[in-house]
Amino acid sequence: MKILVIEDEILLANSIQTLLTSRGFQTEAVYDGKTGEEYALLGIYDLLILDVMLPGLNGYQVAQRIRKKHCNTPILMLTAKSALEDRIEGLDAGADYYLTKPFDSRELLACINALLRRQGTEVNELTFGNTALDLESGKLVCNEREVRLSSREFDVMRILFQAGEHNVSKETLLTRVWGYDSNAVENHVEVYVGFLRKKLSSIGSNIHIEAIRRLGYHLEKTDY
Amino acid sequence: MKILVIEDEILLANSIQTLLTSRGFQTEAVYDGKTGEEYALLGIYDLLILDVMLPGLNGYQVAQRIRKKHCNTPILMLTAKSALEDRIEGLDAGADYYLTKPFDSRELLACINALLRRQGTEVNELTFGNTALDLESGKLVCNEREVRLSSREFDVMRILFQAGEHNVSKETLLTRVWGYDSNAVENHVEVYVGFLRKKLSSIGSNIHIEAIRRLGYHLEKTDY
DNA sequence: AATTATTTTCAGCATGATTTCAGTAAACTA
DNA sequence: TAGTTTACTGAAATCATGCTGAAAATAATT
Repeated sequence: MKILVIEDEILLANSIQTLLTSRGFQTEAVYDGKTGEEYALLGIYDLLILDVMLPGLNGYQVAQRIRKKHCNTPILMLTAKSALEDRIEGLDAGADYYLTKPFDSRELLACINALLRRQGTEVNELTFGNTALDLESGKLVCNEREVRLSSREFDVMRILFQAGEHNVSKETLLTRVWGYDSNAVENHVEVYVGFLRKKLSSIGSNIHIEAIRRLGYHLEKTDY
Repeated sequence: MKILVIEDEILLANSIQTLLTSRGFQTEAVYDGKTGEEYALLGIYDLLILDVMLPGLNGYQVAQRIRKKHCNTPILMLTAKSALEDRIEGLDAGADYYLTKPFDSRELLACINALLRRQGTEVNELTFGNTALDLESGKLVCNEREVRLSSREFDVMRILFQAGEHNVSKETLLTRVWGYDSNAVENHVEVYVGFLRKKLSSIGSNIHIEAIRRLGYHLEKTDY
C-alpha cells in the first residue's frame, strides 16, 4: 500500500509521512507539482495526496494532467480554502476528495481509508522495515520469503504493526486479541511474542519485537 | 512539546513562560506580531499563544496570515474583551480557542491540554534544559543520546520534571512513588536519585538533581 | 479415527529491578 | 573544632518480569 505525498511545505509533508508510516503505509514525498506528476504517472501508488498550492504546476493542474493521461489513482486534495467554487474546481480537475487545512490526523486517516475502500483498493498489507503483513492471507512477507501465521499470531502481529514504534501493553494485546472476558493471562502474550520472533527471523526480517519491562512491546528496525 | 508565546506585555509573557516551563513545555516568547508571524511559520511549535492587542500586526491579523500560509498550528488567543463578535472574529481568523484575561494558571493549562489533545498532539514529553523525558517510552533523551529508565526511576524523574525548579521533599516522593502504605524509607529515594544522576550524566545532560538538606530535591541547569 | 496444527499451561531459568545495609563523605550546629 | 545529622555510594541480597521449551489440551483437516 503505497501513498505519494505532493506537498511543498516540507514540515507538513514530513508529518504526514510519519503519520502514514506509523499506520503501515509506505510513503514517498515530492515537493513540487512537476515532479509530482512524473511520480504519479509511474502508476505504482494507491493514492495521491495533493496540495493545491504548489510551486510550478498547482494542484488542480497536476490532477488534470494525470487524469488526462489515463492515470486514475485516487486523489485526496489538500487545500486551505474551503469555498464551494474551489471544491468544485478541484473535483472537476479529477480529485476524488477534499480535505481542508487544518485537519487532524484522525480525519486524514479516515479519509484515506474511505477513499481506498471506495476504490476497491482495500488496505491489504501493512509494512514496517523490510517486512509486510499481508492482511488477506495472514502471511508475513520479506523479499521472497514468507511465512504463514496462525490466527492468534496474526492478531497480535497486526496490532503491533499498526502501533509501529509505539508501545502496546500486554493488557491491550490481551483484551484486543483474547477479548475482555477471557481468562487468558499475560504469559499468553509472551508465548505468542516468542512465536512471532521466531517467524520474523526465519524470513530474515530486519524488524524485531522489542520488550520494555512493565510497558509492553513495540516494533523496531534492527539497524546495523 | 514547544509553545510560542506572542505577547507584548513582557511581564505577562514571562509569567506564562515560567508557568509552562515548570510543566515541562519548552517555550519561546516574542513581543510583536510581525516577529510572531515569522516564528510561527517556522512550523516547529505545537501551539501558539497569541495576544490580540499587539503592536504592529494585531492578533487577528497574525492568525489570518499564518493560516493563509498553510500553517495549522493550534492557536490559543488571549483577549481582554469577551464580547461575542470578537470571539467570532478571532475564530474566523483561524484561532482554535479563546481565553479572556485575566485567567488563572489552571485555566490556561487546562486549555492548552485540551487543545493539544484535540489536535492529536498528545503531551508526550516533558523537557528541562537540554533534556526530555519521553512519557511514552520512559526514556531520557538528550540530543541523539538516550537512556531507558526503569519504572521506579521513571516515576521519580517525572515528578522532578513536573516540579522543575521547585523543591520536592523525600516525603512527597515516597508517598507518590512508593505509595502511602509502603514501608519504603528515605534511603530509597536517595538510591534512586543516585541512579538518575548516573543516567543523566551518561547522556550528557546539562541538568542535574540538586539536593537541599532537609528539604528535598529539585532540578537545576548546569550552566558554565 | 487419525493426523496435524493451534492454543494453553506450566515450571525453570536468566536477567533486570528493587531493596537493604554498612561505610563514607559532606554539611550543619554549638 | 568536635560532634551530630543528613546525604551519598557500592555491594549484596532479594524480588519481579519476561523468555523458553516441553507437554497437554483443543480444534481443524484428512
